[in-house]
Formats: sequence, structure tokens, C-alpha cells
Amino acid sequence: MSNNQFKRGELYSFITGKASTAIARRLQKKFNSANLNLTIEQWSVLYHLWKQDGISQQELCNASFRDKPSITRLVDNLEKLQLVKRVPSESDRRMNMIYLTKQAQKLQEQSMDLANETLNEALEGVSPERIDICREVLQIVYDNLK
Amino acid sequence: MSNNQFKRGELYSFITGKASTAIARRLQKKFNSANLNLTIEQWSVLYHLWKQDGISQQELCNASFRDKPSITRLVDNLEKLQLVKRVPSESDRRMNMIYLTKQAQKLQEQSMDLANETLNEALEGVSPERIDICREVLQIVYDNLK
DNA sequence: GACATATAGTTGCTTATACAACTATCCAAA
DNA sequence: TTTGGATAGTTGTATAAGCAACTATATGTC
Repeated sequence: MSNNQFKRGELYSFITGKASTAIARRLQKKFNSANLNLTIEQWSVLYHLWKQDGISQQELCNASFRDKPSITRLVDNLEKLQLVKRVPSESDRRMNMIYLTKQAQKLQEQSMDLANETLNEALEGVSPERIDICREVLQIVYDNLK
Repeated sequence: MSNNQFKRGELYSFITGKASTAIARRLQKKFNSANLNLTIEQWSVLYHLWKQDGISQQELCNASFRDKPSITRLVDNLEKLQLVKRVPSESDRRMNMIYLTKQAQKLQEQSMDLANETLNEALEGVSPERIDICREVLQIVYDNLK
């Protein structure tokens, strides 16, 4: 310690992700209050499908930075909730393409509003410039380690 | 969206904490390679005890931003690993004071070195000024929501 | 075409988190 | 001194992550 003056005391919270934990908890509470029967993790999978529907589980792994078993089980649970459907690929029978149901499409606007609301609360009092720097630093961290 | 120009696409990774997940995975791999039989979560509890030994489970909850059941079970597992001991408080019989064992004291230096190494890898190419801004933003986020 | 290798997905096991409900103890006010 | 509320910790249940081992399918090479 330390070629970049990182203070030991704050190192710890960087690793454990206290900030993102706090955001996720707040968002989960908003989901619960709105009677969206949905975990943040499930929502994060839907988020990628709202961007592009009908992608494979492997693509969901890459997009959501999760391993294959995690996606298998998240898709299991999302299927139970009737929010997605597994459709075997015709061109490659190893693959499942995951499609949103109409019910899931209906959730997009409300849940994204709650997510934006949460982020606004989280970032209250932080200037756009500083948010941008923070975002860039977190992106570099991710690229350095992924 | 958006009184602070937060871009939707990056909003998501802020919430899911991709950066802190990447850091934690890297550190866990270093622990495994070094044959430290220790999870990141267990390490984060030890971290607070290295700062101050003999605190209560409730104080560990506050320090590590976890709820009581999480700490109960982490302390359970740390006791099984013979890294901490529960000692009933004499002044308040509801409380357990948690003490490090000698074995846990030995882990401090090696594990902190690996944590610092991980952070240096994570933050490679980021200027101290930008790290500092990022740290401050994450602290504000935490304070806004906690 | 046969075979080795890679890829997509699943299952089993362990650890951790979140929430609710519970026990035990403490403390303060009547 | 009793009683009611607060606090410390535990337990049950559900969801999720990480890792290894597994099946099925695809692909490239001989």
C-alpha cells in the first residue's frame, strides 16, 4: 500500500460494494411496496431481455456477468413466474432462446421508473460530472478484472 | 429520466455492482490460490475484528452493513473454522462479544496483502484524483440510502 | 465418416442474503 | 416491583452465487 494512495479503510467498502448493496436494497423495497413480485436479480435478467428479446442463456450470462448455473436457475424461476419462456433454438439444439411473455413486457415501464427513482435518490447531491467520473472508474475496474 | 443525465445503460451496472462483483471474485480466487480457506464475506467480518477485536454481533452488523441473521451465520461458520470465539458479555447477557483466535490473527497480513494487490489491479490506469472522486460518490450514495 | 474437442445447458453441494417470527434479556415508567 | 417496550441474538424459509461434474449437441480434423 499503496501505489495509488487508496486508503485502507475505504478499500474494504469498495470490495464489498456497500453502495450497490444499498441501491439494490432500496430498489427491492420499492418493488415490494409496488407488489411487483420480483427480485432484483430477476429484474436484471428481464432488463437485458427488454433491450433484446430472444437471446440465449449464454448471452444472458455474458450480459449479466453471471455464470451458467446462475442463469439456469434465474430462468427457472422466471419461467415459474410466467415471465419468460425457453424456446429451443432450431439452428442449434444445444441452445435455448429466452423470450419475454406479455406479462413481462407489462412490467418494463413500472420497474424502470422505480429503478430511475432509486438512482435519483442515490445520487442526490452529486454533480453530473462526478457521476460520470465515477461511472468511468467503475467501468475501468470492471474491464481491468473481467 | 433524468435530472442528472444518468444514462440508462449504465444505470443497470451501477445497481448490480458489476465492479465490486469483479473485485470480490478476483480476491476470492487469490484466497483460493493461496489456500486460504476463507470466503470474502468471512474475510470482511475478520477485517472489522482486526480493526477492533471483541465487539458484539450487533456492532458487526452495523460495521459490515449486514442484518443480524447474516452475522449469526457468518459467526457460526467462522467459529467452525476456529477463527473466532463467541464470549457472552458479562455486563449484558443478551450480547456475545466476538474475539479473534490466534489462528485468525495470523491471517491478517497475508489476506490484506492480497486485498491490496487486488485493488491495485482493479484500479490500474486510474489516477488518484479520479479514484478519490469515485470513492466520494460511492460514500454519498451509501449515505443517501442507508 | 469417426473422433477429439469445444460449447450450451443442467444438477448437486456449500455459502450467503433477506425477511419474518421467535426467545432471552434489559430498562424505564407506572 | 411489575409490566411493556426495546434490544441482542437465533431459527426457518426462499432466493441467489460459485464451483465441479455431468449430458447433449456441434464442429473441425484426420
